[in-house]
Amino acid sequence: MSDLLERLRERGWRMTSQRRVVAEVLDGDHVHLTADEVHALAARRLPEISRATVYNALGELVALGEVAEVSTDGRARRYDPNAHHPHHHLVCSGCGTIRDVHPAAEPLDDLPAEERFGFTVSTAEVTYRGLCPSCA
Amino acid sequence: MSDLLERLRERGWRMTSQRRVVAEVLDGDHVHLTADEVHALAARRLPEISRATVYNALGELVALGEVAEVSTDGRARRYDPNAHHPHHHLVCSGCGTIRDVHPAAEPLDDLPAEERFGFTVSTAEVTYRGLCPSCA
DNA sequence: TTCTTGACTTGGACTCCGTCCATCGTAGGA
DNA sequence: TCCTACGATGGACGGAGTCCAAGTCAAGAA
Repeated sequence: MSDLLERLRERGWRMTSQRRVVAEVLDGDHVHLTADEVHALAARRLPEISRATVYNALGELVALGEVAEVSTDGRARRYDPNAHHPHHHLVCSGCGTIRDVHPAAEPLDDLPAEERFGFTVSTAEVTYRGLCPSCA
Repeated sequence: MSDLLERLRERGWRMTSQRRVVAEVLDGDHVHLTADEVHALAARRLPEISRATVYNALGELVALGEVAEVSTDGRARRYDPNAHHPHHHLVCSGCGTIRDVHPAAEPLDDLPAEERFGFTVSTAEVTYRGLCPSCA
């Protein structure tokens, strides 16, 4: 899945060292990082990178559809590089851990027309909440 | 539905003028208010009420299960007095309007055991996103 | 009714998350 | 190689929420 950089370049995303590092951090196996965590990891390779730049890059990756924004708790938003594989989230109410899950059904199908109030409904995100084994 | 106050009293919730006003604001037909909006409405009847008190009261109502916390956008949390009627939310990506919806299926049933990672899963919230008629 | 006390309220300081902006730097085309 | 428009910087700023010490009061006891 390390062709993220390639895809971005093909799409005309001007490649700077800062943007490259941010994309590489997200493209690793880390999951659901906050902007601050991305900044910390990016700064290990590029110590002068600024917070504003990280926020800019993240916002653009979200706009490009390469990264999904997740806000499960009203605190810091988290960034999910798994945007090309539709999935939902299971959140531990104790420690905040997030896991990706793949339910059997597509919830969009369960919203009858008379419940749509004329909206053009395009996505449905499900957040499952509970306690993880260590918090239970 | 105006027996919220009664229920709270029965459950031993110490009733102060501030708490009463907060509960009354939520018990009205207003929906999905932010803490600041609750504070503004409460202040119309009790001008001296402080923000900290509103936050405290909201937090307790949530803990008591009388009000649900909703965070659909990573901005301000919203408070939903309709906690006794299970439902989900339809959010307009344009203007942020929120509507309550009642899908046909229960998403919790769609999460197979092997996707639960040992979690004790207790709730599932669905957020449908799209454009409302005026924003489309 | 009055007293008492522990729980509640207050407001200001503080933290955290995110945005804005003027200035500087540089990627990539000519 | 040179130009220039686009990106990066960092510090100021704003909104949302929390914390705390001091003052106030609801409600049970007498």
